[in-house]
Amino acid sequence: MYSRRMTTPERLIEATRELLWERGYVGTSPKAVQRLAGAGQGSMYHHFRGKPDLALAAIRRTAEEMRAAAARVLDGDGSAYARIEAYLLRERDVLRGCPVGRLTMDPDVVASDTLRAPVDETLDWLRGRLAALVREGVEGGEFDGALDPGRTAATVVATLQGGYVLARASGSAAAFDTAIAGLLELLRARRVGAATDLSRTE
Amino acid sequence: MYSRRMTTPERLIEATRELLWERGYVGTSPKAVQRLAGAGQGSMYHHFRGKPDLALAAIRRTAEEMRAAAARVLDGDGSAYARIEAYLLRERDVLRGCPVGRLTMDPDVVASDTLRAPVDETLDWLRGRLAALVREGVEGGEFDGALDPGRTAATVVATLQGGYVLARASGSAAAFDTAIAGLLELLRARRVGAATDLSRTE
DNA sequence: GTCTATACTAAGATAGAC
DNA sequence: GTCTATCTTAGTATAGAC
Repeated sequence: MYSRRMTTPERLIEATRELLWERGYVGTSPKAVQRLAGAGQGSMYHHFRGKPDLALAAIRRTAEEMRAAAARVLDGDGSAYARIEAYLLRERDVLRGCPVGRLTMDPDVVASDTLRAPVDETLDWLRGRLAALVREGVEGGEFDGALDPGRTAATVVATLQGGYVLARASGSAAAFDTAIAGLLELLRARRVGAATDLSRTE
Repeated sequence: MYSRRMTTPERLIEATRELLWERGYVGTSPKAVQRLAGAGQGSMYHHFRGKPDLALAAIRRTAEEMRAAAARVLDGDGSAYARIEAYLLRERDVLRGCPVGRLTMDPDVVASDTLRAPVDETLDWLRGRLAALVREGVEGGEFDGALDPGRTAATVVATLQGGYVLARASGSAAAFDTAIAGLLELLRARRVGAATDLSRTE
């Protein structure tokens, strides 16, 4: 239960964020949200029109936080490769999955353009940001000129999202780490002057 | 509604498979299954102990079919790269997602070792099969010797699974195709004698 | 703003007739 | 094997008092 020092709408949004991450949209009931938020039925319907409205507020906030967290790493110091690596290797609660990506498996989210929009925008933003970084690396002579920024960025985001799938299937973060390590090896081989025989170096 | 020429348990399993794919475990109710299968309440509980029991039968069958379909391509003709490419580019109903992978986003499936087992085994099998193929390519001199089979295989499966996430987020199969294309470019660059400047060649 | 009452449908299952 | 009846709890609200 969330601190009473948050306003009721705040607590409702935070509770919804947590439940959406854990159980998805379909698996999250208004009743469960109210319980976790410590708010009554009437209170929830006073501040939000209903489940979709509340979920939209929660999804928007989660999406925004994810973008901010990614930007902190991707806009950091170091070479293009180093920043991509830092992003992929940063601390994650792997077994919980991605709070944004998981929503794409929710039929009701995908069926609603409104609920899907923040999800789409966030993954698209990430893809764009990574593509710009790869392009920077190519133009700066760090990556080989044949590396396609847009396609490479899509592959990076997909591997990340799929890594969560593998981890959750096996019940262990190891599969995620392995997939990411494999991707990084493939990327390192595209650095100019890369000795492929050294690509085993972790 | 399924043909009456199938037995009732058959129709129940097929209906469950379809609904699990579409709406996940949490979003699939016994009532909806019965409606789609054209079977009564009592009928369903006569043949299956309940929702988890029926879901297990459905998941097992879906997992088996997925393995068989993958094996048909991966055990085919051609070089290691060619077979991996054929598998990644084969016809898919991208926007529906992977009927096995999507289950990892289902809290009740992940919470049950029994329901999770077929999912885990299938993705693990796929990873192993791809790893063997990469190893074959390395040992046959097709791929560069520094390419790690296990890690590469994990990356391939993850990119595939994540490709579905991107496609469903954007409502279009294009993002999936782009991610796969990016992965194939990265893989092609590891073929022995690969001219990276030609790696743009699709 | 928050609470309680009320409503109606669905989820998930058991019992027993046929 | 299948059907109908019944049960209990949850889902998703609306109405109106406080």
